[in-house]
Parts: sequence; C-alpha cells; structure tokens
Amino acid sequence: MLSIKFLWEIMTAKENGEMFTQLTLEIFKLSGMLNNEGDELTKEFGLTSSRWKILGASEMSESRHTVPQIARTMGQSRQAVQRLVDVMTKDGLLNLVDNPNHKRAKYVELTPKARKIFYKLFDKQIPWAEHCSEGLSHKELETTLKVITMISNKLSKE
Amino acid sequence: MLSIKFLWEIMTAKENGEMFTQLTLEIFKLSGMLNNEGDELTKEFGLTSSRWKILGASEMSESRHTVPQIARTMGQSRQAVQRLVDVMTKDGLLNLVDNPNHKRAKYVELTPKARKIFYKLFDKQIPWAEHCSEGLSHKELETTLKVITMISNKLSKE
DNA sequence: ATTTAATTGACAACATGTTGTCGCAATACT
DNA sequence: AGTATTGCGACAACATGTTGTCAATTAAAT
Repeated sequence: MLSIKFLWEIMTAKENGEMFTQLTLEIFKLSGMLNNEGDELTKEFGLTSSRWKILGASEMSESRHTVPQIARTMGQSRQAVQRLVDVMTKDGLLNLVDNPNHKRAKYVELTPKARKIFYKLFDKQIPWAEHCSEGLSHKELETTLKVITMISNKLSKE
Repeated sequence: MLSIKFLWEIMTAKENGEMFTQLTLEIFKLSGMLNNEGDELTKEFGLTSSRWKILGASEMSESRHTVPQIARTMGQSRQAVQRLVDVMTKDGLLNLVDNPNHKRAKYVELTPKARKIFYKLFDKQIPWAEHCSEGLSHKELETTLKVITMISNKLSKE
C-alpha cells in the first residue's frame, strides 16, 4: 500500500539526507575554523584549543575525572587525551592525584597556575562568543544546539 | 539611555554567547565522530574521510579546481590539501592536468578508478545520511545548516 | 572463588591538520 | 615598464587525532 503519507515520508527522508550531507561538510569546515580561533585566543597563554578543552573538561565538572572519563565526555580516544594530559602535567598545568577507587586511573586536577589561566580565558572568551553569535536569534541557536547534540548522541549509541 | 530594548539585547547576547560556547564544544565532538563515520564508510575502498572529501570537492563542482581553490572551499590550509592530493595522485586516484591560466597551479581531476569509487560511495552514503537525519524535521535541519554556514562565513571574513 | 571480559596506562605507527620558509609565477600598483 | 605584493608548490617541523598492542587492574559472569 503506497499511501500519500508514505510517499511523503520517503521524499522527506531523501531531502533530509541531502541536507544532512551538506551539514556534515559545513561542520567539518566550521570545526577547523573554531579550532584555529581557539588557538588564537589561547596563544598568549601558551595554550592551544585542545589543551584549553582539557582544562575546561577538568575544571567545569562537579566531580573530578580520570583521563578516560574526560575522553568520553569529549568524544575522543583515551590515548589522545592521555598524551595531552601527560604534556600538560609536565608543563605544570595539571596534577594527577591518587584515586582511592582505582590504582591506575588517577584524577586529573588543574594546578593553581592553570586555574588562573583558565579563568582569564573564560573572561576573554565571553565577548568573543557574543560577537560570533551576533545576528543569530536565541531560537535559532537553541535549535542548532539541539540538532547537533541529537546527532552526536545518536552516533555515539551505535 | 538604557531602554528596555537595549537591556534585553544585552541579556540575549549573554545567553546567546553561552549557548554559542556550548555549541562550539558539541561541534568539535560531532566533527570527530563524523570523521570516524566517514573512515568506516570509506574503509572498503581503501579511503578515509579526508580523501573522500577531496574527491567530493573535485568532482561535485561545475568547473575544475586547483589545490588552493579546493583548500579554500574546505576551509583548510593549502598545504594540507596539497599533501593529500600528492598521495592520491601517487595512488592513481587523481591526475594533475595543465592549467593554461597558470604555469604552476594545475587542475585536479579524478581518474576513472576514483570516479567509480566516488559514485559507489555516493550511493552508500545516501541511506546513511537518511538514517542519521531520522527524527529531525526539515525545518530543524534547515535552520541548523543555515546557522552553521552563517557562523562559518562570519569567521572566514575576519 | 575462579575464570572471563572490560578498562586502563604506556608505547608505537600512522593520518592529517597547522605554521613557517623558500624560490618562482602571477597580479597589482604607480 | 618596473616594482611591490600576493599566490603557489615543495619542503620541514610540529600538534593532535586515530588505531593497535601489551601487561596490569578492575569488573562481571558462572
């Protein structure tokens, strides 16, 4: 039975699929640009986008996290985060503190030096983010965030 | 003069800025995931996400493009694209053909082998994209694509 | 309790992104 | 026309992402 409704669903799926493909390309593009922006913003503190994200993931959560936990939050491999954490520990930005629940997986903690930098960056990032979102309505941003998050969640469940 | 309207604009800017920051993190996450998805999809053809994108940028445009042109389309550095193109040329996927308008910058062209792979991938990608966009309305996807593109354009103009 | 499976850190190999430099080619300016 | 700037290919150095392996730890299953 080929009802009108069923045909419509097929058409919509096709149109959505094409738009999704386009969206994918734009996300790759924007991701690279935002990475470069982050590198610029953090340059004066001797940081990069990736290291800034590690600081954020460690500092902005309520409880302390291990390396694999940070990796899962960021949707990245354990090893990528591990290497960054190792370097940043050597640079005096992070401390690895004992985890009573696990002999190997230690907690990642910001040093006072890193915390100072992080909150300076926080202040510096606010006007930048406001500028970037100029011309976009609250509603549009909300929808975009929702859609991106939904896709992300969908892909991570498979 | 602090009108109500002006105060509202400040508040919206602040909320938008915070949402933009959140969006940035989700875009980083999704970009990485989509990259992995692309690697999976292309694996059977001996390709990767990045090389697939080069094929798409070269094949899906009306006119032929040089390496720097492809780079600008993808929002990437000339050198990153150049290296991929060099490897893919060596692998028999691309040909560099003479450009009458420029002695150095040649045109990038797909070989028949690459074209065959590309259109197989095209077919393979359609149901994948339709699956990924399930549960999202046309309107939502449209808004998302528009917002992502607007941000991308804004950043590239600075 | 013992066996089995999943998680973790360390290390390596590799893919792909960036910036930077160099010499040549194309363009713009005066 | 002549000069200055910009664009391009070829390298190189480096940052950061992936996968894969190994041994040790933790968690789960029986």
